[in-house]
Amino acid sequence: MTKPLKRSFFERTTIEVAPELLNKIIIIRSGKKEKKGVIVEVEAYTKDDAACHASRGKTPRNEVMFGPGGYSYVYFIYGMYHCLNFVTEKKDIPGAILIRALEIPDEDERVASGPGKLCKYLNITKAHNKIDCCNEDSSLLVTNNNQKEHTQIVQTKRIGISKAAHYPWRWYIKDNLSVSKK
DNA sequence: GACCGGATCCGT
DNA sequence: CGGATCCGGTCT
Repeated sequence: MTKPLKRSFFERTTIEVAPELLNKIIIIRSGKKEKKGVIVEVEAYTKDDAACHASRGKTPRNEVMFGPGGYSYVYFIYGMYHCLNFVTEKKDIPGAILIRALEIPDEDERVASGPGKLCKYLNITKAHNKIDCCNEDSSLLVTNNNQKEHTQIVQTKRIGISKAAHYPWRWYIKDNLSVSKK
């Protein structure tokens, strides 16, 4: 029995939630199979942020970002990759946290070392968009990590964007080998 | 209906 | 640094 993070965890400011997602555990279920990964790198995207998909208003793609916190936001990019986010803030305030890298137990440390790579490894597609990750019966959850890891967090600029590139809204676990870029 | 750039990744 | 590869957003 796994207890997912509560909606109240996600329904705070995106900048507050993002670093707290580090070291949390993502669980994805497909049939009887279950995969887990430790979040080691994240980026925040907020309203009034030109790099955020929601910055120009609600569209069919980004609609979930305008809903309650704790939902998944999955989109397709560059013709071949998916990216996984968790929605933050209360209803009608858009915001999301891009999961950029996971450490997978018993796997090569580079197997999920990037936003596209981790979705490929976990078989995340648009079918995983708009899942309520605060429901313990959902196929996609985030839980607390009981092994309180002794880790240092680094905060720096976001990667791979042209607009609003100066915001220091990327966080990762220092010296972790699964982080997307050295 | 057409155009274009993108929250990536890998090999050179 | 370029190519793969396709979709969503915007404009016509």
